[in-house]
Amino acid sequence: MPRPKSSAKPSARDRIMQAASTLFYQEGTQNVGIDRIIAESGVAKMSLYNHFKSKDALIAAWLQQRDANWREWFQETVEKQATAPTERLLAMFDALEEWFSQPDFRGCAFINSSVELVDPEHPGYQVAIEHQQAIYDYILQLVKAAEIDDPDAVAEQLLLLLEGAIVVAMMRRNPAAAVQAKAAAEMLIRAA
Amino acid sequence: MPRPKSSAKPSARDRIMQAASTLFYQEGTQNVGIDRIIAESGVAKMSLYNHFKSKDALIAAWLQQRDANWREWFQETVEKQATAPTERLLAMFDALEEWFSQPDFRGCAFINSSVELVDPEHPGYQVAIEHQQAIYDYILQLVKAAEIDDPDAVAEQLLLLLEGAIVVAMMRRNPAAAVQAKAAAEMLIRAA
DNA sequence: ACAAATCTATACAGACTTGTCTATATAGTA
DNA sequence: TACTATATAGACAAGTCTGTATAGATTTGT
Repeated sequence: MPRPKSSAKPSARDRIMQAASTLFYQEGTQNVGIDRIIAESGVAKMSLYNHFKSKDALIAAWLQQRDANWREWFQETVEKQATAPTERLLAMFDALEEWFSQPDFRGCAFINSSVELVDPEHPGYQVAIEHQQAIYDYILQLVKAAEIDDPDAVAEQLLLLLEGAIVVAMMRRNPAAAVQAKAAAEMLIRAA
Repeated sequence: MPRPKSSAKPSARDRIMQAASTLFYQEGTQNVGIDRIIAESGVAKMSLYNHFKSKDALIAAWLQQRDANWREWFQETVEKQATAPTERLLAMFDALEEWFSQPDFRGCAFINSSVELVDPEHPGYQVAIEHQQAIYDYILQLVKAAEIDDPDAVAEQLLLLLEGAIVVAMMRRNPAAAVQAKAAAEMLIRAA
């Protein structure tokens, strides 16, 4: 009789991803070595290299998973708070504030990775670019639904406020940037 | 008869700072080793450790110098382009675009360093925070001179646009973000 | 010209890095 | 029960990193 999956020990791959996720986000991909990850996940080194062909591949896999998780969380948080497109655009910044307030918040993993992984050819770098593009696409979709003039320009401007708020909140370790970003967004949306 | 200073070989310290400056900015402090810096500057390793007590101290010295240089360049560029405070606020984003267009642009050294130097106690981290604060102070000064209502809020919002533009321009390797940041800033200033 | 400070070159310690290799153990399946 | 896939433990290679030690050369100020 097999143990039910709910109480089963997570697979080695899952434990690796779990450990890599917190360590990479918290301390940066370049400041965390393979040894830290296998120690934290309680996995043998060969298990890691059986599941991921290199550290760079693990970084890319982590970013891919985080991209999916983060965007799902973001969109759900926005969409459960408001239904009208204009309200949803503003709700984005409430979601940001909620994110910034988490004690382990350390900025955007994709901005951070694009800083650390200097090489644009790094597979993780590509994921970071696509992540930003996906956020832009989501904003653009909401802006169009709100029937705002010059949607591309407004979507870009809202993206700048969003990214700026992330950076400022990270450096100051203070979530208040989201409030001013929201105020600015409100102005821009009303004016348009 | 001493050689005129203009043709004199720069001091070891200057050559170290010069090499560290380009390497740290271009590839990140954590991706550049001491050996690269001494090779590039043509200096002996002991000379480096005579002038700087550690790599971390060199990083801090680099950031301090860059902070001074960058802010001087930024303010001069803004102030030679316009005299009225409102115009100067907008000229900030023209300066940004000029900066983003440089072929070796790789984002803000202070954002990048605050990502790489995880530890807030790192001397370089403090410099990064103070740099951002100094930019905020400069914006605030212009906003107040322009007699805009609620100057703290508006200055903060402009800071968010500025930082957001830097991040987006860096990741996309495209200076166009400055144009939209300027358009958004114009809206915010007019509305206030 | 002499003495003090600075710079160079190189070797080295000790720790850390990623990735490989080997050998053993533990599952699930036919 | 036997086979197969996966996991474990740990040693190891080959290279990197920062920082120190040593000894000789070169500038510099007086």
